[in-house]
Amino acid sequence: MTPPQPTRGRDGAPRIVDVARHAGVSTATVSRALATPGQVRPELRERVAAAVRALGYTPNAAARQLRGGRSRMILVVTLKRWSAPFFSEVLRGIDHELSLDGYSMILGNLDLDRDRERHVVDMMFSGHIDGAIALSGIVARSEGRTMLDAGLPVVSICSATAGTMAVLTDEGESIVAAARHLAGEGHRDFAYLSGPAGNYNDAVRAEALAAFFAGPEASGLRLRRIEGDFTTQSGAQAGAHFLTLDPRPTAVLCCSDEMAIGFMKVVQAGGLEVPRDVSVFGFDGIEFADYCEPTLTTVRQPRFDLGRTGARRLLDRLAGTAPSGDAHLILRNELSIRNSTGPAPGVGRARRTA
Amino acid sequence: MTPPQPTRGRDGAPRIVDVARHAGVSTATVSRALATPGQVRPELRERVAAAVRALGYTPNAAARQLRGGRSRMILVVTLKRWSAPFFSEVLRGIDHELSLDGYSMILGNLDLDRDRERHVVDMMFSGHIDGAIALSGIVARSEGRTMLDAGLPVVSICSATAGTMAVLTDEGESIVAAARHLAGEGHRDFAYLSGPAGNYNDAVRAEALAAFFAGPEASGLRLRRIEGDFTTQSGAQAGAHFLTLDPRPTAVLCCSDEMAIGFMKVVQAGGLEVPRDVSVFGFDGIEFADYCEPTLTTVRQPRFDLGRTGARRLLDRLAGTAPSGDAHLILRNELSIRNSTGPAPGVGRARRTA
DNA sequence: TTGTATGCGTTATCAA
DNA sequence: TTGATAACGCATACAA
Repeated sequence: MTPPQPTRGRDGAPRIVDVARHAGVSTATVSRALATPGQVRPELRERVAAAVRALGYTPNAAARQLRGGRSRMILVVTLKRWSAPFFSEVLRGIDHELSLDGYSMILGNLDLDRDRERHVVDMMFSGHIDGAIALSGIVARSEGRTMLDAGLPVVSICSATAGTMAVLTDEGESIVAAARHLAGEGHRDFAYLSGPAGNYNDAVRAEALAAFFAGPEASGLRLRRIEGDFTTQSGAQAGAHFLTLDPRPTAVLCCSDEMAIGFMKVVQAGGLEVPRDVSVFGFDGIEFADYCEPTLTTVRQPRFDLGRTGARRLLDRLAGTAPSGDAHLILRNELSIRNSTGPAPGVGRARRTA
Repeated sequence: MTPPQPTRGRDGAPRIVDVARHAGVSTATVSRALATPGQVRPELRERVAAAVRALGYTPNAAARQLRGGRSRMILVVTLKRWSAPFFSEVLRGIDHELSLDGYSMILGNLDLDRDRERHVVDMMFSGHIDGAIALSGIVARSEGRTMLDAGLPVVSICSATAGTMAVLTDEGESIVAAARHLAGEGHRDFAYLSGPAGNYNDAVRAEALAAFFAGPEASGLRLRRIEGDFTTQSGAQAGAHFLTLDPRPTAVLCCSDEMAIGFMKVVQAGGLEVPRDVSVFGFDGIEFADYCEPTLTTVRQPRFDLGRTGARRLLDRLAGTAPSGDAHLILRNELSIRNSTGPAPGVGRARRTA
């Protein structure tokens, strides 16, 4: 007596053999009817489709992945300090583009705890994902190997990492353009409200600023650095520090809109008026820049497009339609002049009509 | 002549057999040394560990999943209208808790495009995930089946869905408490700046408000509804509409902080003063509520904890340490009284010391 | 065009 | 305690 033949797998889900039996064809035909319908006679194709509907069949992802070597999963590596409003728009852009090709996104936040970094590296080596996008500006590493060593395609967004494709903005030029704008308004004493030491974006911007301030165009201009870390709170702390300065800069270039907003709130509470006493320039172009008081002059970054473009590069690479290589792609920011900047104190003539 | 035996798998990654050969043991011993070290003699255990290090072995996730039936992947279903600041904190909470148990999070944004909903449902049936968290308040459905039909454990956060465990806040009571607070400040004419029609959270709050305003405690009080959709922009539109009302309500209960902030910006630009002319009550307790002008009185929701708690319930269920069932868990919100609310116009006596 | 049969890499069962 | 081996469910090379 033969053992009873179950028509269902372990967990009760129908398998490809069940569909095959139901349709009266072989498993190979079912597989082909689903993957390459053109290779199957219309009549059988229809019978297979009917069986799939009747049984509610969905192919098992693990088996498919084990056999095919691809998971259609992309790992997105982040750091929590990525300011939420900026970060979430980039993520939306990534998700949007990935879904066009049927890919999904696994989120890996690096600084949740110590194990997390190992977890991320392991995932790169476990075959669970087809590629990765790094938003962090850093490369996860664990036990002597990095997430790049797995040999999967990796795209960096907003940071250039050796060995990855990168999608960047012209952030250095942007912050210099901001400084130039303020210089044009008569400002001579500048503060740079920085990102955390070691941060890629801070480094690029600080270096560009330093070059500008050392150049002939900026003779007589002065720049000092105030430490921050992109958060609203650090902007508020910087504001408190700013109030103690004497003489005080009249123009402040911030590394994020959140910092600018925190900064403004505190210096306003301290009796200063923006932009009469101090002009504040943000960075990112988050939505709240339009709703704080005064509305924030800022560098608008193409957040959604950064995500979309980065994901697209990765997908093209995975599809083999793009050359491998780590050429950079640079998206343009644009200055958005609102009401938090204006002429330097003592410069009588307003440069902008209200 | 025997065919040459490759010591590497297809993609160049070492397999468990390679480790076994290197350590001079069987694959079963390698597997046990990694999964249940206690069952392996220390000497062999050490030889296996050395081989793993030497080869850089990471177990293949697909094979493991195919054999074991579990992926340690959780699907998180969202809608884009989930306001970013609220949403991202809940997500952080989820990610934090999942990572404690070695789980990862796949993000599925439902309203990216039409295929996305099918994609989400398919994932539930494909065995690719062990469970799901629904932040959306809706259940993905496609081709006659819903994401719940897969039989995987599902937790809803901020919405009660039949067939799922739910983690909620006392949002109905909270908004009534907000109304009661404003009534105590002398307000009699109220507006409710709503969420989109059909939204779970809007329904709960609107119903609670309606009950309160129909009750004896609120006799003489009046409530009207202004449509919104949680976004800053819809708050701004509501503000424009509000300016045309005559008589105008003096107290506005908003369904999100974003709406409250957009609303304030527009009515202030229209010449009203907050809270002198109109008191504005937000909802959520996002960070920017502390930085707008004036600072926003709001209902503070435990965003991070909502995510953490929801994920924990799911994990306990997956670990078998929690009973199945769909009991609700309700977290408490708290009122955060700041500067966007105050006495009703004409009520001379200030209720709060400045 | 369709069917048969093998292998993907792992874990669990069973026997030693 | 350890080793040999049989699934897990699918896709493809090959044969028909």
